[in-house]
Amino acid sequence: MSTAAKPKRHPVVAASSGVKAGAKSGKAAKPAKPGIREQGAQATRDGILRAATKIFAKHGYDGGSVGQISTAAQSYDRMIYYYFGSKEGLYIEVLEDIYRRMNEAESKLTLDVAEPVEALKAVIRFVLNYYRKHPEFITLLNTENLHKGRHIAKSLRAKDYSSPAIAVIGQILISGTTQKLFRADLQARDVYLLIASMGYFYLSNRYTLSAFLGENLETPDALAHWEAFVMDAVLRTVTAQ
Amino acid sequence: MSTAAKPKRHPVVAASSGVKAGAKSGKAAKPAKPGIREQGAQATRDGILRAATKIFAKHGYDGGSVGQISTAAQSYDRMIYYYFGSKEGLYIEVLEDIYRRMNEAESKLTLDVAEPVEALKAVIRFVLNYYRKHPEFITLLNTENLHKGRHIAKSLRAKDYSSPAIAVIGQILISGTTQKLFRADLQARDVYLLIASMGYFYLSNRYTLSAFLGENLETPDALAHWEAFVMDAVLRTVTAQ
Amino acid sequence: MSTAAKPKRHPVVAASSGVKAGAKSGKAAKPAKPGIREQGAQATRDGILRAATKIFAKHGYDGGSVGQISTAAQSYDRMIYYYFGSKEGLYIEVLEDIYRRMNEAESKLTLDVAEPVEALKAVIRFVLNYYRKHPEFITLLNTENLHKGRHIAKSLRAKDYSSPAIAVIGQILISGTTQKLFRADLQARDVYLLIASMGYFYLSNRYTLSAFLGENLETPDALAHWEAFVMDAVLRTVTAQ
Amino acid sequence: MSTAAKPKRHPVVAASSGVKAGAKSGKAAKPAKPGIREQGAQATRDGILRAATKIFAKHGYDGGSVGQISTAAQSYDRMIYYYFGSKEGLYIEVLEDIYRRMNEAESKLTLDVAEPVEALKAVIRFVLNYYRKHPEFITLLNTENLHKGRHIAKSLRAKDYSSPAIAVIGQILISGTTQKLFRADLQARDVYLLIASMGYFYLSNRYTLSAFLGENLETPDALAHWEAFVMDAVLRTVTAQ
DNA sequence: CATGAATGAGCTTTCATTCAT
DNA sequence: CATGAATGAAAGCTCATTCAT
Repeated sequence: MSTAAKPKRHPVVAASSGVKAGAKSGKAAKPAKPGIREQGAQATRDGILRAATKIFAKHGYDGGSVGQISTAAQSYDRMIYYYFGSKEGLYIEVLEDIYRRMNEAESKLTLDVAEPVEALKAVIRFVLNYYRKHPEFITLLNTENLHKGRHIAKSLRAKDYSSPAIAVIGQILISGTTQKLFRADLQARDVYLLIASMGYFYLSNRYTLSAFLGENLETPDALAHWEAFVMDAVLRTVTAQ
Repeated sequence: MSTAAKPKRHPVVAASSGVKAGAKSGKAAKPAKPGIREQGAQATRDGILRAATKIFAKHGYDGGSVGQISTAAQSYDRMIYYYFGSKEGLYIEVLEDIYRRMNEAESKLTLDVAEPVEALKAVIRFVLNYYRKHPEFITLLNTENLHKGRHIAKSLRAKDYSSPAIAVIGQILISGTTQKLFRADLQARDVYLLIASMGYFYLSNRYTLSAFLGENLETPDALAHWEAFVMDAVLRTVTAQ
Repeated sequence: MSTAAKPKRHPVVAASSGVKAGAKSGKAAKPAKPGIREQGAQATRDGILRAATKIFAKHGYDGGSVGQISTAAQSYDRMIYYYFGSKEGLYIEVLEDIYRRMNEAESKLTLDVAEPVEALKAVIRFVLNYYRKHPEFITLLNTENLHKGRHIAKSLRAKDYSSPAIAVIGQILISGTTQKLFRADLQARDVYLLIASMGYFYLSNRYTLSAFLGENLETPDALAHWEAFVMDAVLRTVTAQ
Repeated sequence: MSTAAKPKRHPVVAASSGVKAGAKSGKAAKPAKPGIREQGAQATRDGILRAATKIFAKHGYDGGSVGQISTAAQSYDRMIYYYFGSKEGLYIEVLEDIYRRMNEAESKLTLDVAEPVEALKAVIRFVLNYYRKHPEFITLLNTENLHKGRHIAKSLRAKDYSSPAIAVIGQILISGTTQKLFRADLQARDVYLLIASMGYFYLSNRYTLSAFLGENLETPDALAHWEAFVMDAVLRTVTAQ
């Protein structure tokens, strides 16, 4: 960011500063003053939350500043304290939000449990796709784990988000076992973690892995190959015999 | 905690660093003036690098400050710039250092390729164990991925660290295939990523997972269960039929 | 000493600055907390600008620190960034300010063009006097020239200050020429530069000249002698024959 | 300079730092180690003095750092203290040096006093030319005047430099007066100051003047025009009648 | 509700200088 | 003679946060 991220300037008093106020900043200057937008409170709050998700996902908790967020939200630092109490409070809400959104997405996942293999593949596809489409989910979770889950522990709402995905996998496993397709000695949780591991790690660590392996992991081919391998590994793990 | 649990560190650069390690326990506010020239340059440099590894692993790149590091190293901010040029330069050396150390550890792994199943199990045990014993490895890599590998890309030396583990897995796969135990259509890289995924994700995300799943993933039982599951999944994936 | 001799400053931007000026005498280490909101924003801004003019004039751009300025203004470093964006932004406004003030002073100069010799003498007296009364004007301009006009080039407002003095000299020259007193082949710009040269150089370099010539150039006698010589030289230059 | 002016790095200890030592510095790295140059002491001293002249002239006393100078001199900070005692001591020697060099140049000026008009023109040409060829003379003198001659006052040698130019002008004036060409009531000092004023001011303030007047003062035409005007003004000032 | 102003601690980095060989 | 290492103060600037309307 260097000097580009100038703090908001309030040239109200200035009078003499005129055109070249910042002397070297050429920032946005808030096209639409937030106070003028009639939507009011909820819109401001949502805008801040959205901006915060983006900034925290990009720079981490310490790397993202209140000023950056309020600028990105075209609002004011003060509003963050008004609505969220503190930087930490805002961050906690961001975490709750991404959990809630993932839960919602998982809830919408409908599949035919009677076809356990296809259903499992669908789950795998969903998980990998969700991580790919929501990189902020990954970086925010990494950031939270860097802090040893300190913030999520402070959230009262977080406990409400019991993964629907695990329940779904549980149903699939039962169906598969009943049909003698799957092993009977498996926990849905473990299968879920296997899928999540392979999806998450590959994407989360793609930058260091790319440097380490000397190949680009984000090409369509590479992604397709990995998805196939995940399906292969998961199915071989759950299949009977 | 990260590195706090096991301060045993490999004195990679110079044997002299052992001396400073002993003098370092009890991290008050610079009790003994470092100017007394305990060990000279190498000790100072090593001490800073060690402290930086700890601080960056604990607080991330942005969360860890130069002041924290120099204090932990019982040295001065100025020395960081003297030896490493900048905070970023120091961070890059920290990254190089953990890569080099992992490479070294992998190099020391000796196993009997003639027994591919046992050898693979040994690799899995090694990887999981390494991640468990070196939590700083995980958090530093996560931090670096948050920054999209920007720093490791600046390192010229990082390219030298091609994982010996992948080569070892390749030998194991060949041996297993020859013995008709393993499938022939597997890439060592994928098997390595499968193992790394399961080991890394479980530990890296243990705090959010614990909140999410409502159970402690770090108990000896939980860890043993997971290790068994990893072995099961990997072996089922590689085994023929 | 520069500005120390005559703290009388024009409260250009707002009349309110007079208040702060009184409160400013006795520059201890922030005796009265500025947070008590003496006068609000304009006073804070003005105070900083005034302090900056003083400090930059005394120590140059590099020699003057943000901390010195904020202390002298009985404010905080942070406020400088709040109102001026950066040290450089503040410096640019200081430059604009001294230019504007000189322009204003020149504008107020009223003289009888019908008496060109007397009018020219009045201009000379004014210029020499202005430099003598505003040593900060000289040191700030020298500092800016040391930086090759880098800062004034960034100011959009600086272009507005076209010297009224040159226009006045132009009128005097026309009047004098019409009366056959002055030569016809002169440019107002050159005459202006001649006057400015002699006034500026003598004062700007008075310290090294004093050491060099071995005499004090600032005694009333010396100053009077020099003013007479300037008048003599200018008039002999412009006079016909 | 920003981050480009990296402090000297001593990767002696490093061992691990290898190629990308500075991580983002691409500096010169001292082609020829100064210690290896057999010239030894005097050469080192001279190199530092020359580099210091350049750096102080460019950035002023506060703006120029010991590190910049030692780097430019391809030497070490420590050497500055070895040879000059302190930054200030070095600066004083720089001042003495430029005075001495100007004195030397003036001494070499030979002219035919019997032709006072031509001789005076030659002096003017010399002075203007000297300022134009030695911009460091101007900025260093300005810097010293900003500091109120504090440093030159500490110099014991500065007193030795009595301007030969003034003596020469004195002779010219006598010659001219004897020939009834020049006025008899003039001091050589004043004529010298007139010439110096016009030469010095024009060049010293060329950046702010250019912005102020809206024209480039450094074109050959502009310089020639000014030189002609200076000659005109000086000659009209000294000429009898 | 919104916002301008203020606050002090902290950040990374550079400074001139000295120590000890 | 030369130089690597150390040193602490201070630099410019940003931080999260609170005050007062």
